[in-house]
Amino acid sequence: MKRKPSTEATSAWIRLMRVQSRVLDCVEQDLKKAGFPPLAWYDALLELSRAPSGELRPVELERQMLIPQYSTSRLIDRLVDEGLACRRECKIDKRGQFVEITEAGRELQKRMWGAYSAAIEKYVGSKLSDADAVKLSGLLDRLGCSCGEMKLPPIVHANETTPSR
Amino acid sequence: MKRKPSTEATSAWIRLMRVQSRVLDCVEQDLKKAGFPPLAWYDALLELSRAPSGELRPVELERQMLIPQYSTSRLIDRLVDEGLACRRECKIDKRGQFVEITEAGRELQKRMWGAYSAAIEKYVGSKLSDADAVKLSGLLDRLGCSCGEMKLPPIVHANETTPSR
DNA sequence: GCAAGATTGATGCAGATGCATCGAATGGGG
DNA sequence: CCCCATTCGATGCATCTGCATCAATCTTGC
Repeated sequence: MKRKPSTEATSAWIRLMRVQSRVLDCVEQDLKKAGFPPLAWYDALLELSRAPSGELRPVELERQMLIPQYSTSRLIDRLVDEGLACRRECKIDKRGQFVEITEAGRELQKRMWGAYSAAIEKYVGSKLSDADAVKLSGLLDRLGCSCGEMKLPPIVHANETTPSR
Repeated sequence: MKRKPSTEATSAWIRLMRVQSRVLDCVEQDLKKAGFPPLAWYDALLELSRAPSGELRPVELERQMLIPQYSTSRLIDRLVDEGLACRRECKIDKRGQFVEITEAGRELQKRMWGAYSAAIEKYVGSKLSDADAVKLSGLLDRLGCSCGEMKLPPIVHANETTPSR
């Protein structure tokens, strides 16, 4: 039952780790150079903007983003500090609250998407044919599911192309 | 010249990010539960153990591991504190030094490989056929090269199978 | 209706990271 | 030979993360 990892699996693992950290670095760097906040902010803003009335419970945001609870809590603090979101009381559960994206938040999200999508194109799109991108997605999906209980949110993560304006 | 990213590229990007962070989390968690230090320590110990006489210049370690200089510096501090490595003077360049792995370091590296390889098998090997692992590696490689100047070190990163003992 | 347990979100603290900068040493012109 | 640009490695500081824990509230079982 206890197999040793194939060299192929090990090599795939190593590449997965190295390539994503490298590519992520490049993308974050581009965004930062363009004067934008970290990608996590974008992710949060996007989730909020896609929510029914632009608001989510922190606990939902947390589950969407797959980050720890305290991390969500502090991310929200920062968004609120910057006026990108605001806290709203939650009448049906007084432990909780809602976080609502502001107009400034929506705007920033859209502006970031411009730089973000350009970076994705630069570091991913231009290196892979559509067909290969699909293959890659498929292979990755198989890894993703069920490390414990994985919940890949619906799929779309980015706006449709060119959302600003 | 300025294309918008294909949905395929975007979707591949999202999966790459989410899957690796998820899988990495799982692996790190397993290691931590087994009482081992973070993976970065393993990487450093492995690089050192594979070096000619078990020693490297910090700057080489830094380039192998693709982490920032100050990060290397502090990682070495911790390894030295734990007796896993020691600093040696560098006679040919007095700015620098050598870092040499100790016997304890080599041992830890081998013990970690046991847990590490098991985790890789659990989270990667068991989900992917060898053939698919090869395909995945190939696709990832295409992404890796030349975000700036990528240097994927030679390939092997892990010991040959079952190195401990 | 109530006590026990679970869930939500915040926070104090220790340790880690990013950034800028520093001092020391090297190496290359002129 | 000397100066200057560059490389090597360390570190002060602000920020960020992980962990444990807290108080408040909700839910469940009785």
